[in-house]
Amino acid sequence: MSPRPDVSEERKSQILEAAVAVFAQQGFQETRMDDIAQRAGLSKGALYLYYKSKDAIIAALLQYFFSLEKQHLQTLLTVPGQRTVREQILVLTQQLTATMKWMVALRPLAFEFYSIAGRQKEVRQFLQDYYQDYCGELATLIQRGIEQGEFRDVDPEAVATTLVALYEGLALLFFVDPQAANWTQQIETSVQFLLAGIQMQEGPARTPTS
Amino acid sequence: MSPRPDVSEERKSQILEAAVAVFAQQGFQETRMDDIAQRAGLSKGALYLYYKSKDAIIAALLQYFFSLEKQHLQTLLTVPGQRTVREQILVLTQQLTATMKWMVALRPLAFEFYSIAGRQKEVRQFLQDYYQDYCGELATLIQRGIEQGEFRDVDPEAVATTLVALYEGLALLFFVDPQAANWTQQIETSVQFLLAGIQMQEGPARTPTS
Amino acid sequence: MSPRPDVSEERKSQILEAAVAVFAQQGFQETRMDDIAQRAGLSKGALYLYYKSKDAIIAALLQYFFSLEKQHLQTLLTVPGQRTVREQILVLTQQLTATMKWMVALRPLAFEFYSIAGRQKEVRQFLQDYYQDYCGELATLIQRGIEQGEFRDVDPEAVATTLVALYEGLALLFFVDPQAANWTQQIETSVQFLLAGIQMQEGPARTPTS
Amino acid sequence: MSPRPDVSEERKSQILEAAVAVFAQQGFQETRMDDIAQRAGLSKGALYLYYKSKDAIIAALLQYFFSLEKQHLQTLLTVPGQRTVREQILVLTQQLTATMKWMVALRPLAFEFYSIAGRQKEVRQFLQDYYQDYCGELATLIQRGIEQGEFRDVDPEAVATTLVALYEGLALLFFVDPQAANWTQQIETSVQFLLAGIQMQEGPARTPTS
DNA sequence: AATGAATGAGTTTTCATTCAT
DNA sequence: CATGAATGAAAACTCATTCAT
Repeated sequence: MSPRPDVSEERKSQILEAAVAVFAQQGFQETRMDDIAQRAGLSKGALYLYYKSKDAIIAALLQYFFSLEKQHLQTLLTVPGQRTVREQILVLTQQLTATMKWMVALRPLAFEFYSIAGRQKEVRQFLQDYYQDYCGELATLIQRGIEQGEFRDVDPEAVATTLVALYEGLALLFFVDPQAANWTQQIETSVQFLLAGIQMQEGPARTPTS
Repeated sequence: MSPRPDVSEERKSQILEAAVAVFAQQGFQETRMDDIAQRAGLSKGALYLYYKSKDAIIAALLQYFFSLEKQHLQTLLTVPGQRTVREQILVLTQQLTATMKWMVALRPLAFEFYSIAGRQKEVRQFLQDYYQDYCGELATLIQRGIEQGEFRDVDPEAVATTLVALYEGLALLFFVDPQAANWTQQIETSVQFLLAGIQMQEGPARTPTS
Repeated sequence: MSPRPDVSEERKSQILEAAVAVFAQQGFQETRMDDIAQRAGLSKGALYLYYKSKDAIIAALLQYFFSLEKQHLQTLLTVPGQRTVREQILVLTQQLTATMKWMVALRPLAFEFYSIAGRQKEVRQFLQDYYQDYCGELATLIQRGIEQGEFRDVDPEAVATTLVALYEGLALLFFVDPQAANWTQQIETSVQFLLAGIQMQEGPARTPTS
Repeated sequence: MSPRPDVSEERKSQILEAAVAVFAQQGFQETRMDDIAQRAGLSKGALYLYYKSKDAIIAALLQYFFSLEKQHLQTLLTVPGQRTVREQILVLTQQLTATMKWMVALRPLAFEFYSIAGRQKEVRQFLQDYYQDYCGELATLIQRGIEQGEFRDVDPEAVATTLVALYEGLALLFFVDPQAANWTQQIETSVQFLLAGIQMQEGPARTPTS
């Protein structure tokens, strides 16, 4: 009995990676099953051996896509540090900025998912979970900042939500007009405005950039 | 007696309004020309009398949609007021929050536009102009706040961009999970964090530019 | 009572002339009622006041077209002449050659008629009558040639048919490849071959042009 | 075991044959893709696997149609024979007459091609090549006749063109009015007139144009 | 008589999905 | 497992014809 490793998972990845590529380029609607098959180096029939339908591929992609992001985020967040929370957030921001630029080609995909979310409960649920996680992680961080006396006694959840919104909003603006500003600078400045808004007032004043 | 007034503009509006309705409900992809026609109370053929194709309707809708928003913003901003800029921004925020909830059904449409923007230069250009305008208007307001001594000597453009990003990001999160929070509260809180981050310190007075 | 001359006939001609123009250029199939209306300087509705349908226009055109040709032919044939029949035929040939070149743009129209004739009895009947007339006229001429001792004792009908076939076939070849030959020369030569084939052998030799 | 032989060529023929059948019956315009598909025993989709469009089918048909005729002609001409050229031409004529009657249902197709030729350069080019070939083959035959002393010293090309024109013209007249005459007889007679016009005189030689 | 806005049946074409091999 | 030929439902778009004005 040759071990014959399950080729199934490999094929699925193969298909998803091809799908990401063509979907990002042409959109869900304009992408043909043929396109995916060709890109994956498989026959059209083979696609159906691993995914029930085009929609199933899109659904799987949703998971793949956001689990990638989630994974990425966790990597970023676990950056340990004896640093202050403020510094951690600024480092996180820089990393996200880099990621954002890196993944700009995949943004249209994200928008298509959001768009679909408006009509498909499951997709919406998925995104809800994703953002809940995202905010939760950040809230924990913020909470630590409060406990360490860096931040005022604010609602950590509210701050986390604000931060996530800021990230997403900036990513949107960046996507729409990559040339409009020095985005690396802009994003850092935006986050510093927010940090300045929640930092502890008393004691020695700290200007955002000093 | 009957100069037979030009019905062309009327029909175009009629069609666009029908299109908004069905697109918002079913998405671009799932909407049939017949659906729009029926909703508009016209025949399919009549649609083609006024718009060359389905894409042309989408394109026209883009303009209609965002010009509404732009108009809306200007109305909000021109509401004069002896109030402080801070107060104006909070009022604006409240109004936008109301609008956001009101237009939640149209969000998927917006995402489809963003998605298309990734592939069509003209659409992207349109959005670029829109956001540039949007930020410009807000920057003027911020500038006034700085001049009036309400805000620190910050870059008005950077703040405006931050504010717009915040709005868009919050709108996204709200759209994804309308139940997740008390959004009216959350949005106001988020904006207040930002305002707190740019307001003149209550310590030693600093004149903005002198 | 103003005499108000019947504008009806004028309109019909106006329409037919417009139809000839656009049909010849684009073919029946590719021609829109709008095209005809525009060319005629009338509204689309007006077309239907004078012709019941597009097919009715085509039918009327058939008559117009071939009656023009028939009229033309008769003009040519009545060229009186104390000349020999042989000379008359050569003159006729020259005139037809000129006409052929002149009407080359209308040939596609003729082919469409032939094509339709394969499926519509009425059209076929019309063409049958046309060619019967055509051959009949020529047969009379040939008959005279026989009586005058120019031609052998051939069947005038058979010769006439041959001559008409020759004309039509040459017109076809000319249409297909106007550059292929010196058609003026070719057509005359072809007719002379035929004339040589039927001329009186016996008796006092007559050289064609002496 | 099953090398799965390429069915592509087979399908293409299958489709073309079906197309000939329905086109001949209903014309290009009146024929639906469904009609062809049904006749071919295939689905409508299958048609598009092998031909890009209806026009592509028509174009392919053009080639098929005329290449058949060309092949046919060559078969006829290569029938050797110790016979005289005159006899060969008469035999050819008889065979063409048979073919003409046989293919009467396809004539409307030919006219549609001619009609299209007026508007499409490629189609016109195709017909030009076809007739050039056709005339060329015949010219060779005529030339042999001259060399063998059967015919006067005429221009073989001019005679060939005349003969082809005669064939085409007679085919047209036959198509228009199959009942008008005893066409078998008529065609032979017509060709004999022509042959009489070019054959070596049994008396003092006379050139047509001297 | 004239207009041109409106109609909607009809046609080509596309493409996700199936299944015999 | 894999293929790719075949399917056929579905949708955009066209345009001859009508009719209220």
